[in-house]
Amino acid sequence: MKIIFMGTPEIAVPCLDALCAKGWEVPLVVTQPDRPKGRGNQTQASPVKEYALKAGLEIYQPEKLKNNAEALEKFRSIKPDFYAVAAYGRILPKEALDVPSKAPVNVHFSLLPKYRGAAPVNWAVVNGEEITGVSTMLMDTGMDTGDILLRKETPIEGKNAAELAAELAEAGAELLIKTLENFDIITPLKQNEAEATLAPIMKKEDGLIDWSKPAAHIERAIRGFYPWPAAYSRIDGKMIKFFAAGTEDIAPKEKPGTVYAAGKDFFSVSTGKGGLVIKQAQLEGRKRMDAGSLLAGFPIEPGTKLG
RNA sequence: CGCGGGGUAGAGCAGCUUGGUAGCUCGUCGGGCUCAUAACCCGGAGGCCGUCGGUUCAAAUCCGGCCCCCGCAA
Repeated sequence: MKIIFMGTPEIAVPCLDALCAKGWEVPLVVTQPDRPKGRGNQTQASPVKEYALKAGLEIYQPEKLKNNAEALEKFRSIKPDFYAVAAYGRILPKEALDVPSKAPVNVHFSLLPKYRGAAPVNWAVVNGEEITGVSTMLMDTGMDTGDILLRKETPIEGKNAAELAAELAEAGAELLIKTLENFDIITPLKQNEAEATLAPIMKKEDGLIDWSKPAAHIERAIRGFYPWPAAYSRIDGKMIKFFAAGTEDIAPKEKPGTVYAAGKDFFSVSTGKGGLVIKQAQLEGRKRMDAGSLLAGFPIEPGTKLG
């Protein structure tokens, strides 16, 4: 079996790893070009590229695939049975999709047709879904619109996006293998357009907390936007990000966004409905820490306003 | 060379401008109070002040190199 793999972020790595572990031939790994990132604008290789380098796989990082004759020729010359695509971050043009002799297969980290798009894991948590999962599908030229092959559910419970992503990455890898192994006997299922929803790429400002929202909603944002962009607010003119919190079913008198209680190892903020008990946070310029540690060096008095 | 903040006791911070005695909250250990306690009171232990070098009689503090952490921007 000959497979061209396409993927970029961390969540895609277990899929590639599973293909290799299976002993299938992966003559080419396609991933997004190294981009300047982070402090100092150093260019950084994608996690998939890092893995491919270690595994000694051939790497290809085209800027674009549309109208890219070189890329098309490269794919055709390999004569792959499948593409295995996981969070590659690019739509493939029709002529590229036609290359594999069997099919271009995509692993998507939601239960399609829900949460099509770039950030399915995050939005599933933010929106308070109880169950999400992974799907494999035949790729078409739309964004996650192809016919579904297999799906597997995963409960969200209290997990944050990073924990859930790690689980789904493994589940996705398993499902990918199962899909390719049983490809000939799986019946593709059209997606129900009426049930389709979008999970658009997150922006920094998505994490800005609106304290007039219910505490439960904010708590989900803290988990769903973990670790980026993170649910954040301002305190005393400084950026503060929240990474873990609980909710309290009370009705504080204070206006939403006001600290109404501060103990030795927690502080609580009033919201539009109920209270938010902060357990882990990070103040601008400082490390992420539990609320107790934060309070030791940055006392927060009841009455302090956030936002 | 994108902009900026920071590395001081187990944790989190102050002190640095104006060099000269190591400070605060929490934790920890011992004692006390209490029916009792995560509460309160008293006492103690615990620091090569990130690292290397320079200036100085004297450096956590001033100067330079390096390592690491974080916010913004991308």
